[in-house]
Amino acid sequence: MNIAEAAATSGLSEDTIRFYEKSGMMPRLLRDARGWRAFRPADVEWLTTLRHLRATGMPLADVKAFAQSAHAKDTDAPARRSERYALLRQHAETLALRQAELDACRAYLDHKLAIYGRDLEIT
Amino acid sequence: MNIAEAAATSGLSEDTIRFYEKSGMMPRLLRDARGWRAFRPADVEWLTTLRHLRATGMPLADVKAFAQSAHAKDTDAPARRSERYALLRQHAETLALRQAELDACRAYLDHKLAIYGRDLEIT
DNA sequence: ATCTTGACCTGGAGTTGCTCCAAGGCGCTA
DNA sequence: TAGCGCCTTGGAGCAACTCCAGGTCAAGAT
Repeated sequence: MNIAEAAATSGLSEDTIRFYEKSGMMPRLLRDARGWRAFRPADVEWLTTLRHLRATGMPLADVKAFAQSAHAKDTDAPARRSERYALLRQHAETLALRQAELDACRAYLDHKLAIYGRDLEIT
Repeated sequence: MNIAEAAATSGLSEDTIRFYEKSGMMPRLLRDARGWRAFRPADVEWLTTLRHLRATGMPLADVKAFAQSAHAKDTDAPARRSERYALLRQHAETLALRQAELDACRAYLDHKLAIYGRDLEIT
């Protein structure tokens, strides 16, 4: 699978994929005879995971740590697993806070909108 | 009210407030005899609105447009009001999409977490 | 056989929205 | 009159992309 398909499937842009690889978040990515990136299904799944982590605001540094743990030789060792589990759990907590904040801001904006809507109707 | 108090009350940092003023999003801000910014209650309220708009991801360019409409001489003209209403409504729609996306990503992460949690328990 | 097309490559510059810092001014207290 | 604390401005630095110029290479068209 080439980078265009990988981008379409994972939902990331080609540039972002190149950037992630450069930053060490796409380990063991193969190249074909021409030097083009060759994406296997597992690579595309991994990209999708990266997209979800980023979309929910995990900083690149943490994503990188997660990637390196998932890609280490002893990736299945309990220590590695619980390392990743801890990263995900902490992120889930941060995300919950973020969502609560968003809800509060949306309530504020909805309130403002209601006022504008009312005034415009009268006018 | 000085910038430190304005920052504490609005929830923005002093640097961000200076940046917003420099960018034209804090019109009619007074200075005292020493040249220090003098924030009136309405200014701090405005800063809070800015914070909510930014916290929910409205691009600075749109916030700027909103600010300039809210600060125009004919700010109360129906055209101005509906201009701001349109900006807010469009933003609310974008925000709803964003929140739906966040929910989907969180579901994905929760699923991953559940798998990790299960495996770690067994091990 | 050569030319064009098109997908990919790399390295580097540009963008957004802050965030931090250096250098300096002003008024108050000791 | 020196130090302290708060303020000023201008500019550099940062995260996370995003865009672009210039180049390669295989395949199809002429």
